[in-house]
Amino acid sequence: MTRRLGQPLRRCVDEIIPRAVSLKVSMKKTQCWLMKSEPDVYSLNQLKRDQTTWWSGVRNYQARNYMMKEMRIGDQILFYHSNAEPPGIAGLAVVESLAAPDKTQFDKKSESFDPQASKDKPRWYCVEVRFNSIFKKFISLQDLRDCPDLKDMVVLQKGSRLSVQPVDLKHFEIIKKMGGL
DNA sequence: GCCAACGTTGGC
DNA sequence: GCCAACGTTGGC
Repeated sequence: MTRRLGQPLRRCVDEIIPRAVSLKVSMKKTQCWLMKSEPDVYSLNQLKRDQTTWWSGVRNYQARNYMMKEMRIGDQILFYHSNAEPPGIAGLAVVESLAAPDKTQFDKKSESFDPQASKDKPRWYCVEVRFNSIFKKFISLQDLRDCPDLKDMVVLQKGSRLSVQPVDLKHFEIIKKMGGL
């Protein structure tokens, strides 16, 4: 079999190399994240009903970049209830799909509409997440603070308000245990 | 509802 | 590129 040179080869290389890179990333040890949602807006129970949802509405570049550039399918997620009484981690979810343009940025009726974004040049991306489980015991922010092993978590740092943030695997395992899983 | 800590915007 | 003003987040 002969392979024609030129475009097809280039296309072949362009397709295979990123895939290989992405595969390499996905074969690294599991990545973990904490994602905040206000339960009045979208709770873990709602995700349990929906099973999957696109994490739309994030309008912060650092949070977007984690979703867009680092999250891989199968990454674990701590589902955090913010602006709640009490605030804390309600359970687990998993990354279902790699980031895609956040549709709400194009929707004039959405609160997350962004007049500076266009379909040619989307500004905001989000991943799709899948429900995994609800903790047997809700882990409040105070519970997290009370655990010295968790003191380095981003969510516990002063002034931290990043709504999508990385979590160390060891912290993830501790919290999973605390939650009764 | 308060407000500290951030992030973004825009004039210069 | 600085930085003041403004808007937002989110615990309390």
